[in-house]
Amino acid sequence: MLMLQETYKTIGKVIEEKTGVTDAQLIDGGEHADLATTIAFTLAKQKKQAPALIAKDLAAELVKDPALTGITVEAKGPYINFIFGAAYVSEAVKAAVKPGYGSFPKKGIRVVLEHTSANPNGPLHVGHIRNSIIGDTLARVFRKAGYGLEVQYYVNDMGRQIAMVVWGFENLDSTQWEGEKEDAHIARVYIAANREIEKDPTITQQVNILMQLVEHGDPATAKKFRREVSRCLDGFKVTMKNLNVAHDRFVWESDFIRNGFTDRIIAKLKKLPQARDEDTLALDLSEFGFENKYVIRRSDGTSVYAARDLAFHAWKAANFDRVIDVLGADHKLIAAQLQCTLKLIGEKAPEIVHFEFVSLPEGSMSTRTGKFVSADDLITEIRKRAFDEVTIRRPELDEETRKSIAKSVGLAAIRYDIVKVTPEKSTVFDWKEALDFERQSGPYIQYAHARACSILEKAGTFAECYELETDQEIALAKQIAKFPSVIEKIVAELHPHILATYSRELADTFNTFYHFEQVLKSEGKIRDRRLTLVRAVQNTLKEALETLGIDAISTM
RNA sequence: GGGCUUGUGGCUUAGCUUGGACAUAGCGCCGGGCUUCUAACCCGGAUGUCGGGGGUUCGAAUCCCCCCAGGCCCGCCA
Repeated sequence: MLMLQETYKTIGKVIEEKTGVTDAQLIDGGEHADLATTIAFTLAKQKKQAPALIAKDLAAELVKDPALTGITVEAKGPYINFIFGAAYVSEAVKAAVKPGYGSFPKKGIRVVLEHTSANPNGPLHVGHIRNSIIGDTLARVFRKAGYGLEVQYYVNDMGRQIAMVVWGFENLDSTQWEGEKEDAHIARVYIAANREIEKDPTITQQVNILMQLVEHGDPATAKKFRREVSRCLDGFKVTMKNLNVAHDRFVWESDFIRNGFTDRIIAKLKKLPQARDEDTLALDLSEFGFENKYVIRRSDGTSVYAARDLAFHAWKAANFDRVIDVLGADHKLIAAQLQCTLKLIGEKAPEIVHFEFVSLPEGSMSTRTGKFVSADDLITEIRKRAFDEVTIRRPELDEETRKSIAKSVGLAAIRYDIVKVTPEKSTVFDWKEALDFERQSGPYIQYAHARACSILEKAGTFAECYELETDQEIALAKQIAKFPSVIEKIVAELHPHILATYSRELADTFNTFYHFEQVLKSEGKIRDRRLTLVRAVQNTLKEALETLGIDAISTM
């Protein structure tokens, strides 16, 4: 299954045996080799010999080692290169043609992953869906890696924003327009309420009263809050379904007041030496480098967001082996305070994936002022653009088929475009780039997959053959072999963009192979082994695309 | 003011955690390739002080220090 890692370990072990150095200093050999070691530089100092000479001698030793049979070992200057042989390549192809390639056995580890969790005061915009897509891709990777996973959406249903929405519904003209989506309707009322409050700041008092009523569990007010939040979430669910993003459970913030978890955690926090129980209850975390007090309970006795969040995370920590949150970079400070506090009370702290902001060319997005590009608008536009493109390329297909392809292509373009960038980079949303289906795009990878499908369909039955010969064949097989280690790396580093890069490189390698090697027109064993390789790459691309949440369509 | 983070060809971007062989790719630009398995493709070319300056090292885009620029955060909001 994990040949790459096994080979890596074997080489490392043999080098240690021969040199006594524990770190074999293995690096990616790039175009020179599959792996290489730079250990000669280190040994040069000890032995007071030239690195190249040491490399030559050590390589001569390594060649003789039976553990490295089938691996070509050669010194090139100070480097020792390792090139994997036929056995490695054929094993890789054999593994990759099997359904579910890249999946790991069930680990029995329970993980809870929270993502999106946007405030329900307006539609998801292109910033929110960066969270959704990073989160959903991670979820798919974790499932593939064999973890038991529950994906949660934390519903902030007690916030000031929601109180503003409820106030707007009670005091402003708020009839839903014909055909208006629920979340867009909520946003319209929210934006209007904000305008009113700017004109008349005394409205703040009325909003405060609503918030207090909810905190104290007033049934009528709670019902109003719940109704609007639910409607907004219904809108979110439509958007997320269009993005192929799913949650297993929606967890409501207010439940942590009702079930007493928040009171319980406050009682626990009170006993900490860092607690300052004056008119407010706050923690002094200055010994951990946090300057400001971490307020848990207001002077009027009500809880703040932080308290509910602590209760929520303590609950997750108690029920899962690993807790992961996907959060915007604006949450970095409060998330660090949360982690610190959970450790103080002996609970496991969440691992957090922070992603930087998405802004518009004219500045940052804001639901409050209505300055945002909604995910729904993006989806509509991209499907239109994809439909036009499909119609140009495949005019012979009926409209239903073209629509279906356009839907998949649009989804691929959006998801890939967002996931391909490392989370720690802030980005500017650009319509032109979002609507581009060329290289370094989701559709490009889908196209490579469809191409492989087309060849396989025309080929009919063939006998699988795993002995590859040409440089192009071997390069492709070696790229295919890396897939499982990519899954493992993402689980370790929580960086889903690695999968985007890998998938694109695999598609590149396949396209190059495609243009230099005939498949269907070759004959006999050559045809069999190339078809086997095409099946392997098709299956790997399919698994990679599906892990990216993109449809692996067979024609486009 | 303090903290976090980013800065790689005209634009976008990988590599940085674990330092090594000519820095990854795309867009755009120049030149080629469809009677041949899907041209949403492929091949070749030009374009780089890896923000700037110091340091560590045989070796730095990668590690350390300082500086500059952008983003984010610093509430009895969520």
